[in-house]
Amino acid sequence: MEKRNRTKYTVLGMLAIAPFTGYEIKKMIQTSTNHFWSESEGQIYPALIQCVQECLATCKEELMKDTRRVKKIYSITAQGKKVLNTWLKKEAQPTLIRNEFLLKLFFGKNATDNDNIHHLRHYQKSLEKEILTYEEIRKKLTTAHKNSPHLKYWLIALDYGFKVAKAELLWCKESLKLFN
Amino acid sequence: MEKRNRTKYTVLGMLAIAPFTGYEIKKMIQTSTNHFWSESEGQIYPALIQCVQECLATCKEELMKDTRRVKKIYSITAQGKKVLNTWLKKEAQPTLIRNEFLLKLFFGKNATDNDNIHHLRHYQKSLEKEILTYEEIRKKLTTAHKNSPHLKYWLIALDYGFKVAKAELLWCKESLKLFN
DNA sequence: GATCCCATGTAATCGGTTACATGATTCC
DNA sequence: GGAATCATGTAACCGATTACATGGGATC
Repeated sequence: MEKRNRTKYTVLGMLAIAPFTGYEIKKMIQTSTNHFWSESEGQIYPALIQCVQECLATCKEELMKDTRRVKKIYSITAQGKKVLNTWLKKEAQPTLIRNEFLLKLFFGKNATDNDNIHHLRHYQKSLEKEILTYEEIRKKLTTAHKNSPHLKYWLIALDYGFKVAKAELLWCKESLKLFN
Repeated sequence: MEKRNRTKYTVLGMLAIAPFTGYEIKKMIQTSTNHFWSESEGQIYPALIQCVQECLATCKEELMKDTRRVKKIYSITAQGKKVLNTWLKKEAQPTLIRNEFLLKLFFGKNATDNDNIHHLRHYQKSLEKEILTYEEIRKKLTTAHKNSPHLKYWLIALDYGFKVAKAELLWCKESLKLFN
């Protein structure tokens, strides 16, 4: 069985955009891919070290003049780009979702409908927030990265989240009607 | 930090419908909750044993007359129902998704558009299959469990998958247009 | 003075998948 | 004879989260 250390590719993909520190990569993931892909610090920093060991990235320590602190800025190598590209070509693994909220609804007969309604309303609220976030991110991206060749792909991925959340929201509202 | 051994609750939820063997629970998960919740044998069997140890379920070995083989049929206890109900009342943990396909699209600038189109088409096909599966399951459920008090909740959860897949499909088609 | 943000990491733990093992039955 | 399904489990491994540790700077 083939291993799938996806964190490595996530990190390489980010470094293919521009050189970054581990902290910056973490922030980027949180604000741009979080709705379909997340990583924690406990994975990102080791993955960066691993990339350097495998010559997929280089690390340059830089002294910040203003703060007198050292940042580790990672850059992708030609070898790293090759590895990333090879991975990108391969068929994606099927998505495994674990939606605890839906599981609880599925077992809803064992709860009270008050509980079920409460869960639905809560989910609905989080969806409404999510949709607003997508709209904000879209605005920010289209202005801040107007000429970036990556923008097209980022917007497609963003739109996925947006459209799915909209569909979920509609489903939520219709499901709530069934409890009246 | 609170632990979340969700397999235990999944198993209890299934046993709250009717007594089952581990194998049957596995099958049920595969055919009914798989689009939002999956479990593997390696989790189900230990979880069943754990439930018996914690007095949340009982196990009855039954000899099948025809096959002369022993089945372990598990039933939920009153205590088990209580534990399940308590869990059902609690707020659900937010869903963490890891969609490798979207991650690859997000990094699409580093691949060729041929690769991106190929991934999109592949995803589209799997969505179309998925949608057909939902329609089949709906038919089976509504006839086989016509009078079950669980049916309402099952259909709500099923409809979630159906509506989300439909939205994903639309997004797929629109995204493909961007590559022409 | 406290809190938040920048910044980098490690260690413990656990959740979950995969692979392996076994064996009987049924269907082709 | 071989493949698929029923049926139950174990062990190894690893992927991932969480918590912990550290410390400077900025902001309120």
